[in-house]
Amino acid sequence: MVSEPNGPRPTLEAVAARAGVSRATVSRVVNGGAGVRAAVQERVRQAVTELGYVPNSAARSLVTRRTGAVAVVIAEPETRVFSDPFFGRQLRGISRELAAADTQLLLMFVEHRADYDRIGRYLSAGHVDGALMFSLHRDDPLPAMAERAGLPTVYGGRPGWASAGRGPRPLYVDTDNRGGARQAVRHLLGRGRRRIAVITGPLDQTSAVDRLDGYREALGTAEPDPRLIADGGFTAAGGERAMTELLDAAPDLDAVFVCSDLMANGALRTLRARGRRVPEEVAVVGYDDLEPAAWADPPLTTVRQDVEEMGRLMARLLLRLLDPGKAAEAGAVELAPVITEARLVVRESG
Amino acid sequence: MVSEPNGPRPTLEAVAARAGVSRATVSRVVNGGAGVRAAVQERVRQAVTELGYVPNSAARSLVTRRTGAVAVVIAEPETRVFSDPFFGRQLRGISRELAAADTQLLLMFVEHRADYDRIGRYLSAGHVDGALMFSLHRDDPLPAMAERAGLPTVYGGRPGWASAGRGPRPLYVDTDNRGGARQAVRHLLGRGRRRIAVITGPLDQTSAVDRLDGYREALGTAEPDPRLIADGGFTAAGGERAMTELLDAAPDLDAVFVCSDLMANGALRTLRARGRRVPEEVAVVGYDDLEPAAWADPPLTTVRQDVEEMGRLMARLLLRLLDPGKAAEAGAVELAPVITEARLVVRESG
DNA sequence: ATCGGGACTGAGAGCGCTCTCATATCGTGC
DNA sequence: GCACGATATGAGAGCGCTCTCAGTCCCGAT
Repeated sequence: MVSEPNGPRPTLEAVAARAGVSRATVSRVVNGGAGVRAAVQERVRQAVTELGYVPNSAARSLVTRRTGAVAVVIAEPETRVFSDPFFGRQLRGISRELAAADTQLLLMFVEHRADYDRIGRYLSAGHVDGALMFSLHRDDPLPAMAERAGLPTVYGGRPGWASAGRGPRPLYVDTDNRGGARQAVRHLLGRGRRRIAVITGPLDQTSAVDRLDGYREALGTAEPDPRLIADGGFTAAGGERAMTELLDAAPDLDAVFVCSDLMANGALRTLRARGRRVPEEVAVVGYDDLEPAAWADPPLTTVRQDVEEMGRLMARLLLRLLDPGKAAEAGAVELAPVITEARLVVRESG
Repeated sequence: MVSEPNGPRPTLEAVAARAGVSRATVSRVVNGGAGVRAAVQERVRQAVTELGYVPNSAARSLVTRRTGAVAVVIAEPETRVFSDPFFGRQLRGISRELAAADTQLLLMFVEHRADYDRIGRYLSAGHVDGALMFSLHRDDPLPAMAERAGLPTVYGGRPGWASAGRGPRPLYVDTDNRGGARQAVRHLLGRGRRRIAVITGPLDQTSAVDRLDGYREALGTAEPDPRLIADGGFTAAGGERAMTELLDAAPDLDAVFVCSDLMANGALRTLRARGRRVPEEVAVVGYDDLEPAAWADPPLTTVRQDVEEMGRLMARLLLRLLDPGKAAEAGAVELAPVITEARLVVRESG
């Protein structure tokens, strides 16, 4: 069942024999055909299709030292990866861009401490040409591993050390989290809300911290009322819980800026359970503008970020890093961190 | 930036030299050490760690003809893949099982017709040892491609031709869709509902057809009132639309069996918009018991299937197919399709 | 006719590993 | 003390490809 139905796969040698040329020439044609007479190219191509020749990637990468594959590492607790469409969307963007460049996508989830070992080893083993890593938490050992292995890496979301000045300057794609949060809170202020709470993500991630900073900036105070701040951990259940805490600690709140749509859904559920009308009594603004925003009841005012495009940009950045030769090509990205725009989308919740 | 920081990676040769043995012996030790004296093994292992030796997978798979990687092919429109946690969950199960077997997971999405070519070529090129394919629609060309290439493949969801008698007998993992649907509808009947509608998935997928069949069986009629049947396409928006159609065509319905939780959420939204109280006026039962069931308002009565376990089983089946040697091992699955159990979970919606 | 040089093409040396087969080494039983 | 099988180890031949380097060929210039 595992055996080939048509005998062994044809090799370069076979194609060469059939086309009446040398292996080297076939190789040249297969790889673009530079410097081979058109007539000969034609003959070789003919032989290739007749024989159904497909290059053996193992042999090829043995000599080229390139695998044509990159790893996508997701080091996020299950709860978030699969309930929040965020990752899926980003993955889709990455997948599209990589497919266009004929590059394979190796997906790896990090769950346990033991996985770090396995994945670290894998990344160092030269199985992949580069890596894409997602929303790492503080002190994640993966970046150091990649660094040590000399593996070209692009991060999704600004890594914690990027601004700290220490360590190498990483390449990453992020949205303007701070700006987005500012827009959200200013909007609430503009609607006359005065007791605006915030449900944050886990504060060991820069995106969560940045959004909280944006909230602070919009309020114009570095030290907002701590009763108005709760951590929702970027999950729906967390949002629900955080909203409960907030209502208990600050019953007079008249708005809440929730740092992800998923958490906002949780918050809405709590508000409904507590009988607070949205937006009349409590205005709610989310963040992401993915499916959960559309499902929300009432439809969620939220901050849109083009998640798929972010994935695309990550992939493009990495591909560029892997093949500096393409630098001059049209549409080539610059080798620098990318910050994409965030834009408030006003709907009915706030 | 792409270069190794520590010079070239050490090879078997280097380890052999350091340990004072031959390449062959090192190879043996690295691959388990069968037939090598303990003392020598120790010496080799020592050299391996000292040098930080990692086998070159390209070289290895050049001779073994195995890549240690399998492809996971998802041929589903974006709308479903990323809004429904179903795939993510299954992927997680697959990923876990593969990681345990040190096998890599190559993720590929099929979106356009052109992708079929690319992926077909890829699968035939021997880059992967096997493939896992998801919920194919009728007439999908991928299975034939895999078959032609002699690529071991396991399907998620019973393929359409599996029961048709033609074609090879495929290996797949599916739940008891028909049984699950029967339980759901019987439950509604038991609660005194008499005008039970159904919102189906796309009927070119066996899972959708099977659930519809279960509905028919429970009702005890092969030809239910067509006004009570609508296709929701397995998406939230589709569920919303289908519910609208149903209410228009059969305003007297008193229950609806919705073939996925995601669609059920859509249906609930429509019901709320139309002012129908759930479950008092219309009872709603979903299918899947994933996140959307928990988010639903009111909490959804639904049919639970262990999606992650299904993913795990798929992976296990494929691994087994790839390595018949392991047949006798403990916990080894039998090489046959697996049907997992579906069980009704009663909550508040119906 | 001869030559320099550009354009093509082929020979051959590996890439790093596995695996077969031959060789070496070591007890045993007689 | 010797033959013998069993057990360990090494030598070497590839796996299929790329890439360098050395031709070969053909052209116009001399």
